[in-house]
Amino acid sequence: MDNITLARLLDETAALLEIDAGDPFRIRSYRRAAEAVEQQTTQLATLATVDADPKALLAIPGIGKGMAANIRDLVATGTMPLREELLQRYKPTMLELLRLPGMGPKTVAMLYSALSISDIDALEEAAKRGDLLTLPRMGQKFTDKLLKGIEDYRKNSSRFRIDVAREHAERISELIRLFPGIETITPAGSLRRGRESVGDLDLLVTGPACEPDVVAAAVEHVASLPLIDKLLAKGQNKVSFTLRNNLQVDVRLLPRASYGAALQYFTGSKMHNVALRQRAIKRGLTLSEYALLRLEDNVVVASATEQEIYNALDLDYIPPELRENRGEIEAAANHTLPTLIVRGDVRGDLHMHTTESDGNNSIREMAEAAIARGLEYIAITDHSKNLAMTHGMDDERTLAHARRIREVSDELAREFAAGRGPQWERYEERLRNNEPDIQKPAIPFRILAGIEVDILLDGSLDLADETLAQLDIVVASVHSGFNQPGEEMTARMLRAVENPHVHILGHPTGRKVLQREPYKIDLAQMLPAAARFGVAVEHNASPARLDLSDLHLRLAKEHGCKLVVNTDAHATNELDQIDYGIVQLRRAWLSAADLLNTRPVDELLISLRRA
DNA sequence: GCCGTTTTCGGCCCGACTGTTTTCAGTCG
Repeated sequence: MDNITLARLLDETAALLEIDAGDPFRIRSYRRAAEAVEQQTTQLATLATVDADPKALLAIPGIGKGMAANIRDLVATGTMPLREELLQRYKPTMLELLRLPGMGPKTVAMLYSALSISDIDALEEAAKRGDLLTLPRMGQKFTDKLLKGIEDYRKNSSRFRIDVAREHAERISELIRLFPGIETITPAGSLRRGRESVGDLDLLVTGPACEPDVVAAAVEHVASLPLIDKLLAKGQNKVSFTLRNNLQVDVRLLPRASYGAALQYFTGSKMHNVALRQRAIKRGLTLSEYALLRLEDNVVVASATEQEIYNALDLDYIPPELRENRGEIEAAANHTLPTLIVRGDVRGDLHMHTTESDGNNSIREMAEAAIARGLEYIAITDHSKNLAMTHGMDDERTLAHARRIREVSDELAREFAAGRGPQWERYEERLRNNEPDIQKPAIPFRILAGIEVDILLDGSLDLADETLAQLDIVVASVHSGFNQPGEEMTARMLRAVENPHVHILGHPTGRKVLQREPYKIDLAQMLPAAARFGVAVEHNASPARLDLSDLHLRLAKEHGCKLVVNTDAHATNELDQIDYGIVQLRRAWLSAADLLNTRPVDELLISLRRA
């Protein structure tokens, strides 16, 4: 059992306890344990065996004697006594009800006891019949909102988020690669195109073991992977199966010679492929998943790489993220495709938290993690007082925190000048590892002192302007009042971005809302204001919030807004989420020039001060 | 259920907002 599954089971137990109206502090400790487990880099299953050191689990903060026993039970049996006991009393489908907007544990428990409702279908029926109106605190408005929520939930829930899909792709690939003679495994389909969510997973596999005369053994290997839940099909060179979470996986094993054609074909999109095949026919060629052929004599023109295929069609290579038939073929023909941003373009991350509010790591730890990832600067932007649950800061604490941030920044700069510290350590380590493109660090790493202020209902901020004026970076985000009508929400955010102290518009709405609520802010009204002040509109790269992407980004570009790839990291490892943001920016045809945090730090600071 | 102790049990992030109320419970971050 891996950490993710372990964490999910603990979190589900917490949710069941909540429905059961259990001790809130006990519930919290299950939640905390789930989070702690998820963030561990070593697999806990190896620490939970009988012969492992019993102290290893206890060393993890948030895990004590009881939780360690739970984890050992989960690893050994797949479940644990408390979970089983709760599942006797409640149905597992009730956990899904919690995902609907406005539905919390109390409501779920009441629906169950009053109307025996335990799943979404039953809830929908009851809502349509008007049965809910008989219950306390439930009126027509609530019912309407609920029905809308169910509709949105159904629309989204059959697809998997990109980060979830990618994780599974990596795990499956590792297992497939164990078979000798397999060299390359590439996820195709919408995952390769960087869509926010994917319907199923396409994995293309090649290597000597995939040549036609020997492929049968490799197919057997794939068909017997331990993580397969249901085997759907096993053909000559294709295996289809589902995982326990219902994600369907199609694995295709292909000879080297046709790998490029297959990759092109299975990456899609469908519309892109149709347009490409039409172009082939006009040139007397025909394109299939096996090769690009000349029509008259079936001679192979190209097939081993995608590059060859595009070039043979008189096109520049088109990056997968652009293959949506949105003009990329014309641009490739005219040599006008943009130079998309790459990971190395992003110099800094301007939104993250520390233990001062609800983060898990110190200022110094976040900085070192950023340095390890090749960044040149970060901004620490902890929560302000309106987010009391995160131990948000008032004006006084904000300024004290800013002083500490600058102290750590200066400390790093002194170490840098003295030829030691994390920047030099990373440089030397890369030299030792013979990594490509190593550059000697030229400027000291910089930590900017910032804040994530809350935008209140009327668009004012929850800290004083005099406080904000003393900070390097001010991120303004909405954390409450999501039910505001679109116009009022727009006006509220407009007022916030027009505050001259604000540099970045943070994630515009909270997580639970964003999971299903369409973006209801009038971007056309807001973005010009953002651009006028030289403010960056943040595309938040946290996977939970990826649904802002395409429209948001394209509009921002139209209005000349500079964008910022930020992670909103609450722990060092979350800085890796920058990759998801980059994929979204690539899909929106954005280049390094469209980003704020791709410039050297000095220039960045100058531009922010000017703003 | 965890933690940190005055080593045996008390404390454990809480304010804004909504829909329903006429004073507040539930949800959200």
